[in-house]
Amino acid sequence: MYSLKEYLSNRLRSYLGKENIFIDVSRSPIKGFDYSTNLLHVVKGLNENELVQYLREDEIIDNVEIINRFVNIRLNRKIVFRKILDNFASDEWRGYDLGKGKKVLIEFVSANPTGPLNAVNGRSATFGSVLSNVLKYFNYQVYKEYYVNDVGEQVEKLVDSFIERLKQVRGQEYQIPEGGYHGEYLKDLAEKFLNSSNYTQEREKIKQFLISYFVEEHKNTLYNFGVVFDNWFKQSSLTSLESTLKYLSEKGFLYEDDGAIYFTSTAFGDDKDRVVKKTRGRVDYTYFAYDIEYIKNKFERGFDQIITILGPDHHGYVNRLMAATKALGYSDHKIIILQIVNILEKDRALRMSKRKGVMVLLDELINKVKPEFLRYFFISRLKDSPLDLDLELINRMTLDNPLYYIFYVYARINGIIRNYSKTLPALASEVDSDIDDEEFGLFLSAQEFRDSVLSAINDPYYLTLWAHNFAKSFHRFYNSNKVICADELGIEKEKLRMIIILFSKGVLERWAELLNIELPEKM
RNA sequence: GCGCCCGUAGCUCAGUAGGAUCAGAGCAUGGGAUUUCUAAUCCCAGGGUCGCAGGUUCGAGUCCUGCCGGGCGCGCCA
Repeated sequence: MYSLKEYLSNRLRSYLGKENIFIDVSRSPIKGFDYSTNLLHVVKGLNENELVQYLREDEIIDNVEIINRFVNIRLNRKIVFRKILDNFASDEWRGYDLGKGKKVLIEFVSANPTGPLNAVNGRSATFGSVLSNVLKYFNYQVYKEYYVNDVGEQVEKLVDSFIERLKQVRGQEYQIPEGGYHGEYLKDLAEKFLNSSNYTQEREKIKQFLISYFVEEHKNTLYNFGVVFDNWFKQSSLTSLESTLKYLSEKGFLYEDDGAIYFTSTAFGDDKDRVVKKTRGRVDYTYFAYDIEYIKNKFERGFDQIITILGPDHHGYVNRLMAATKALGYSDHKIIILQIVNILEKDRALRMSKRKGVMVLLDELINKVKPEFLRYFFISRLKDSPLDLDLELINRMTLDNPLYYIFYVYARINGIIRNYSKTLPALASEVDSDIDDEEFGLFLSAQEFRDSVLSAINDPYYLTLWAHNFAKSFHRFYNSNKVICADELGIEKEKLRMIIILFSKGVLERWAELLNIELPEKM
């Protein structure tokens, strides 16, 4: 049994004899019932009595009643309790095999090595790493990759700008080129470079220095942020670009116009054909040409599915990437667009631009706020919603943070355990006590963690939503019920509550693992 | 002009394939709760014609069309 919702919708699916129909099962608003489904609204012409009879035959179901054409289900608390806990205790919760070992390459962040990472990169880093953990939970083999754009016009402009900065620190006339990188960080770096043993005037060597410098910096920043990649893939290591283009040409997907070579992405739903080979500039091929090759490279490395996470400024890129994927004969490419992160300073939006040097660095934020708070914050919005990052609020975040609400649950649980003088009961042990509404409510809420992991495949946001709801259930329960209550309510009641507490602890720990967050035993 | 995203309470946002307490949460404001496992908590109260107008449906915050407002993109840059 994966979760109660999943179990019930599977039962209904098999009743209908349809595998792929979506059946909504959610908490019932009717007192005395736990879950309900809108099945009768969705599927016409069902025999109600037969359906009710069918459900009642299930041992985990105690009662079924149709109210307002909603099928309300009351669970058998003891049996459900037993099943879920046995499942959890035997670690079968690891065994929901959606992925079946499928190999997935997930690419995210992939910021250009032309400057430090900024606050906005944090959203993508968090989203990608948590999604990776979620996919691993479902037995996908996940490989996290960071694409380093070390080829192209932008890198050349970086070198141009840096060379001007070198002139500046040597006291010569200088002029940052138009469209170049104006950030002060290049001046600081130029000074360091000038005084180092690596110093050279050779353009190619300067370029290599800059790229490796920024790649290292990105790695360090992300490491401090709590995000680690399996591989850093350099664009310059894509060597069979020409043969890939030849392949596309043979398929009839390329044509020449005005000296440039175009890819027929409109044949695959894009609104424009895209240039792959240029007639001007210092680089022969466009970034997009390398992208085509990169997609091919990913699949040729044996991945069954690739996932690409892009920022909002790349949404126009989705069609052409999918076009390339199809033209190459592949299809399992999921492209996820995250919405913008607005940096607010005194109610004013800061416009970030790496080239102009206006930035809020991820490093600066990490210095002010613990990385796990930041990461929680970055996925506490749906991916399609813009995220406002208020710099004044961020200073308060240490004291006034939703994560504390969840931490406090864990601290309270551990407090109970410390105060519990008996041997802790095993989750699988028999309990001879009725389970009342509040106890069962907390239990259900904890158990719904698994539904949130399932939803997190679409958006890790649902993990933070669950945690908040669960924490609320917990604090409410804690406030009106004592767990250590043998003297007042008897030893069996205490044991029951203790088991729910231990289950909650275990579930919370799994949650924290997915988010790479460390829970405090004391606060 | 075209494309994508957004428009829900004073503020920040949920509402994940249309459903019955879906009109919600947090923050902020006001009032209550600790001889009790940590009050970083809990409970109660005010406050919104879900941007506007049509449409589909037994039923629309949710789907469709148009309009208004905001963001982002539209390069032989990435």
